[in-house]
Amino acid sequence: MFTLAQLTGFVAVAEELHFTRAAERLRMTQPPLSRQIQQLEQSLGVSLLERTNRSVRLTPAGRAFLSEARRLLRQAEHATVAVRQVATGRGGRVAVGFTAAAAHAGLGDLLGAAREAIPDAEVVLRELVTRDQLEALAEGSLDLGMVRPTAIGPDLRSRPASREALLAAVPLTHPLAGSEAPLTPSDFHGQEFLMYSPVEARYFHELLISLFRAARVAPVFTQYLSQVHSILALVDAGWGVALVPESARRMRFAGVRFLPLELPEPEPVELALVWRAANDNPALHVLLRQL
Amino acid sequence: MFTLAQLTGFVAVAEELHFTRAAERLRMTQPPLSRQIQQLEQSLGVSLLERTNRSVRLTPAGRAFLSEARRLLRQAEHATVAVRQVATGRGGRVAVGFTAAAAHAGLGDLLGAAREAIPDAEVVLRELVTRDQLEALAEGSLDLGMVRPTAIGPDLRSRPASREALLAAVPLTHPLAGSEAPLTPSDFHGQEFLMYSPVEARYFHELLISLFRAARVAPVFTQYLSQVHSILALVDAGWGVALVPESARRMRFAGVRFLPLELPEPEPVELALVWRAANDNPALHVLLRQL
DNA sequence: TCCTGCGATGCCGTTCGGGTATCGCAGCAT
DNA sequence: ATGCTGCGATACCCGAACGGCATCGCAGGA
Repeated sequence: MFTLAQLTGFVAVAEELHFTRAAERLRMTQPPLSRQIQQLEQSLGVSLLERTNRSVRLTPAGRAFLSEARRLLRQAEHATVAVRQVATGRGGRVAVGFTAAAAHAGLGDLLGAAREAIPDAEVVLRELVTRDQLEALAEGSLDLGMVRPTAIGPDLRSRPASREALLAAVPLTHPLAGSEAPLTPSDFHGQEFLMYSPVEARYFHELLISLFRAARVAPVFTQYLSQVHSILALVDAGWGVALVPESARRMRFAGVRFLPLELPEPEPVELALVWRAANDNPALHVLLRQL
Repeated sequence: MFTLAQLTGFVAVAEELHFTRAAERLRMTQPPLSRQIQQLEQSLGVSLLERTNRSVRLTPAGRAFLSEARRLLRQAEHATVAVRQVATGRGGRVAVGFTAAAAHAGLGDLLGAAREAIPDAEVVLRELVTRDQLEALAEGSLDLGMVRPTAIGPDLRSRPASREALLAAVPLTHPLAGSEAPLTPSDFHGQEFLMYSPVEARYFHELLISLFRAARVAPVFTQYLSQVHSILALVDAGWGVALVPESARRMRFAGVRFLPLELPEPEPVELALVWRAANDNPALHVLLRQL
């Protein structure tokens, strides 16, 4: 097999059509360059240059090989640049997981930060529930997760990503819909309430439970649902009232009115970033530093 | 700059994730392989492998570089194969010129032969008049020309490519059109005859002139045209009779009858291959040997 | 605590790559 | 014809590099 040094030698000679000048360009003397070319030709089993001692010309094979050689050198160049980008985190790939809810809240910011911090890197997105994200993080198939705060293993690290407020979602036909002042938890006492599933939406379930308990309020839970949009669909259909994260406002339902809610903690809905402590992906750390 | 040998070393280690086994695969011992990788990493300024003395793992940069390295090696492989094909004439490129007339007669055979003899080569076709072909051949931008026999310079070589008969083309309404027996030149004496241009179709012009002179026959030349298809169009319109190469039979004109012609030389229309004697394109010579 | 497996390191002989000097050849001037 | 000149090839030399052997150092398992 030939070497890349032989290729650069060949390209130089092919461009200069003059061994001595080509050698100067390569900052070496002519004899070793001659031998480089001879060795290249020998390793290919093909004559690339036709030299009389007055002139140097490319053979057809040489012409064909010239473009191959240039391509190889360009690619070698590219490989070193690319690998340095990956090593410094400017390039490479970051696999980001997000929950369906995060798609509305923090994901946009995250992607914006990624474009800023690691513009040459590839960001691979995967929608996964929190549990699957934690699993994927542990096994290394995910670099960064966006999840609701939850207990995490010792080899994972996390950081708050964003907070947002809760809004009341009430049917337009509902008496509360006309309210001018912000609602309070006690407004929901005895109301038919669309609740989050304690299994699939544990975070919201527990958040609302503790919220109502603190306010000594007891709505009537008529349904248990896991997705915000299904809850809103039911509100729209007049099945009850609900509390949803502020980002749900973007979903437009004709029969739903969003009302502010007064709480001791104005932004109780948290979203966290999680990653594996031992993750050595440089792009991940550059991204985390940006966030 | 790294070397290709370092790349093969890296790929082997990355695949085995085990220096000693990788070294065996490369038929060398482990220490030089370790050093190869170290040098590669140093020349990239990037750590590619994370080794404890119990295990070897790829860093993210290493993972990125692995595919680059594989691609480079594959391409180097491809370059050697390709250049050998060019050198043996199986690959490469042959620029073939042809006259409009040759497109009907010999070009099909030529392309068939090329597919047979140099299947991996690229055949570039250019339609040019004979004079331009000779010029392009001399300056090296054409490898092979298909032209009517003509005087050629000393640095060109030629060889007959094909011969074909002349046919009489007469309007269906013409008295000769009913003839059962083959025509002879004397049938054209005094006839209104569509002649080839002495400038743009010199070959045919001179061929017919000498043919009529030998038969002591004098048609009446009503028009001078350069292209066979224009001549046939005029025959179709009843403007006169003509002599055309047999390959023109493929052009269908409703009002034209083709009749065989009896001549001392049954196939007087020649087509020649021309190339530059000094042309060193191997594919050209493989092709010429096939023809 | 010892053993073992494995990558790194030290050292050595050979090879190889680059340098200098020189050759050989063709075109050119005289 | 003859010598000059320019240029690629060749001969030879030296230092760096490469591969091999022996050995070290370290971590995990017995």
